[in-house]
Amino acid sequence: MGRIPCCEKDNVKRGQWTPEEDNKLSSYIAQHGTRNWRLIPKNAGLQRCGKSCRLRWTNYLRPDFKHGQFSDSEEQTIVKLHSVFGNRWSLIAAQLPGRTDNDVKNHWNTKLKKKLSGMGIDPVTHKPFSHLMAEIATTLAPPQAAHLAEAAKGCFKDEVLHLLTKKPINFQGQHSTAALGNNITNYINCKPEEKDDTVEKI
DNA sequence: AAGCTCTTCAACCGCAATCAC
DNA sequence: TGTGATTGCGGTTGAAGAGCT
Repeated sequence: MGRIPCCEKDNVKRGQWTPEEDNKLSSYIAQHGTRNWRLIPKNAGLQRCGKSCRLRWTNYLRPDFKHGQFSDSEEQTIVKLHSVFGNRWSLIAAQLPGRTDNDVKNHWNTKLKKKLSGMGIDPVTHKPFSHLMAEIATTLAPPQAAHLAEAAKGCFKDEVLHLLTKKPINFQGQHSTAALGNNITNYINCKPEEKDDTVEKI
């Protein structure tokens, strides 16, 4: 038995869309709208599955789609929202007019994640690696902490290594952006000193 | 110039949520 | 209320191009 396929795989085309297919899909949707994706490829004369058509439309063809590079302010917004919502790409994309969840996800995975890591900030928790390493170091005996510091060489900045070889530091009084609560409006509108400096560093 | 590796991003897949009956 | 169909979402893949040796 198993799952019902979304379309007949045999006579369905896959891979890159051609300009001709784009035209067919765009003009069909311009005339009839986007109701019932399952019927759209059939009626538009496309050998594609409905799912593929929906994706092509939302991720590329729709009129308000914004082509081109992400601006600095868009990147800042993504980082802010990611610190609150995590990998809820559709939620994040909803705050960026013309951008799709796929767009945001790709940009995060290829650019922003590396950018944060390069700055010594953990892209998952949005805390500086130094904080995380220092937290770990508090649970280790000095020889183990020294070994960890050695292993961290080449990965993190001198600052981190310095922290690891010093006395444990209590970061309990500090908070991460993720701990700021679920309301993004509260986060965006809170006092500057209440935010961490992740976004500003970028 | 050729071959290899890395990066980017469009597209696919499977699951979950929602809708319609 | 239950069930099948449809839509939406997030993770993953793979082709194409860029950069390096």
